This record gives sequence, C-alpha cells and structure tokens, in this order.
Amino acid sequence: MKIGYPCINRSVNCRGNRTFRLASYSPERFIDVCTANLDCLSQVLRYNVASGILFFRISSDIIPFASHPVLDVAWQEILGEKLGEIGRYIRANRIRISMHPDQFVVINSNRSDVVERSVRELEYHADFLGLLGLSEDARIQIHVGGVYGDRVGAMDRFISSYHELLDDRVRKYLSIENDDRCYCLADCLEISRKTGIPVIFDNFHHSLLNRGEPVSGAMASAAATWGGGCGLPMVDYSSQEPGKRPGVHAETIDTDDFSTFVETCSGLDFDIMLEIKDKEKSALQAIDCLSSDPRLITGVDS
DNA sequence: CGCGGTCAAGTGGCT
DNA sequence: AGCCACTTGACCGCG
Repeated sequence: MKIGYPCINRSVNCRGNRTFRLASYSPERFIDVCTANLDCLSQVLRYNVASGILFFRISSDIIPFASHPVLDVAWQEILGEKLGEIGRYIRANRIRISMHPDQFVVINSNRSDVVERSVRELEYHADFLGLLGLSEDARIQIHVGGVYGDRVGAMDRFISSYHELLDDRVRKYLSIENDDRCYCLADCLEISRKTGIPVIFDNFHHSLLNRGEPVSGAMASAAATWGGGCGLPMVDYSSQEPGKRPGVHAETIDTDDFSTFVETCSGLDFDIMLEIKDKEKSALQAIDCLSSDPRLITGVDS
C-alpha cells in the first residue's frame, strides 16, 4: 500500500503547476514554464521519496496548453530528455503516478468539438506518461462525463468513443472514477465490463452517490476491475470538511475516518490518493496512522 | 507590492 | 438566469 497526494506540495518552495494566460503565450515563455514545472516535479519527487510518500498525482498543468492549437512547439522533443531522466528516477524508486485531466475532458459529450478536444487532451497525458517511460501501472483518471437527460445513451456514447476514438497509447493508461453527481460506482463497473477499463473507487463520492453498496463490497468490486500490468487498485480517499456544504473535501485528514476506511477494506491491498487540501501534511499523517495502528493488517510501502 | 477580477476548455445542480 | 463546484488556484492589470 502506498499513500499519495495530488499535484501540489506546500513544503517545497516551488510549484509544478505554473501556467500563464493564453494572451501571453510565446514559445519562449512556454518552454520556460515547462522547464520550471519539471524541475519542481523533480524536487517534489525527491521530497516524497525522502518522506516515504510513494504515490503522486502530477498536475495536468505541468505542460500548459499542451493540447491547445496555439502551441507551435514540439514539447515532446524539446522536453523528452528531461522527462526521460525524471522517469528513470520514478522507476528506480517505484513511485506510483497518476494524472487527472480536468473537467473539460468529456468523451461522451454530444458535441463533437468537445469530444475532439478531449481526445487530444488525453493524448497529451498519455504522451507525457509515455515519455516518462512508465508502464500501465501509471494511470490517467477521468469521470464518465455528462448525462444529457439520457444516462444509458450517454454511457453508450462513452463506450463507443473509447473504442473508436482513443488509440492504444491512451487506452493503456485510462481509468474511470465514480463521481458525486452523475455516475456512481455501479455505472462505472458496467462501463468497465464493456471496455475493460479499471475503476478507481472514490470513497467520498461514493458516500454522496451510491446504490446502497457498503464500502467493503464497493471496494472489492472496484478492485476486481484491476489486473494485468495495471498494478494495485488505486483509490481516491477523502472525508467531509466539518461544517461545510456536503461534498466539500476536508482541509486536513480525519485519522479516525481514515483508519476506519482502511480497516473496512482489510484483505485488499491498494494505493490511496488523499484528496485532502493540506496535501503532503495529511499524507504523512496517514502513513503514521497506518504504521502505528495494530488493527490494520496492511503495511505501508516505503 | 498587494488586491481582486479573471482565466482554454463542460456540465449539472443549486439558489 | 446566474453562480458555484469540481482533481488544483494562479495570473496579471491596476491602484
């Protein structure tokens, strides 16, 4: 079991998600920002390894505007060597990597222009992981998309987009995650049966949108969609921020809730991405928590 | 130098 | 109809 956090480290004095406004695009600026982002990524990965954190989500902004038509720079070529170097570090230290394209990736949209942009964005993510030299145990996670008043039709559109529009380099890494509004775990499992896509279980979304499945069974059925070279199941974990609207992610980890969750999943091994706002701070607490709680059979990798 | 409006992109649900 | 939330706040013009 590995513990991770997304995109940003608040202890390291750099950012790996710098971007700029489209209006201020220039090739020089683009390369400068990418270079700084990749240097920061290296620093953050080193911090993580030193801290025993072996799971990390890389920001989709690491290469800003990567799939945008404004881009007249072959970033794959210019940054390829640097990416290869970072990838060697990742593999040497057995760091698990995920990426989470943002909400604009909707491959089941009923607008073909939206679908086309989504495919290009997924290809960017796949190229990025490919240049790192990562196997399919690195994952790109997306939500299923919109419903458009016709869930069955929209799910069918997702499946046909998957088969017809995504090439192997994208399919290799693609995973789907249950969300808190449109597509619950059961929907994702159904798509998984028809496509073979592994399902990332999000416990917090599941608590907000479900069909009554207890967490242990939900986890087991999501875990069963993982196999082959895809590695251990990935799980997104969060809890409710007290006093806020339902659905707001916690500022800091609730270690009781976290221990209960892991205990509920005993018998399964998996990697946990903490979607908690204070990032590496909670990851360190989670690792402590797993290492010190005798009720938890699963040990943490470090 | 700090503040705040706005930022490439979508969708659904809230008020 | 407009605003907000989402995996993540940061950029940049203005005073």
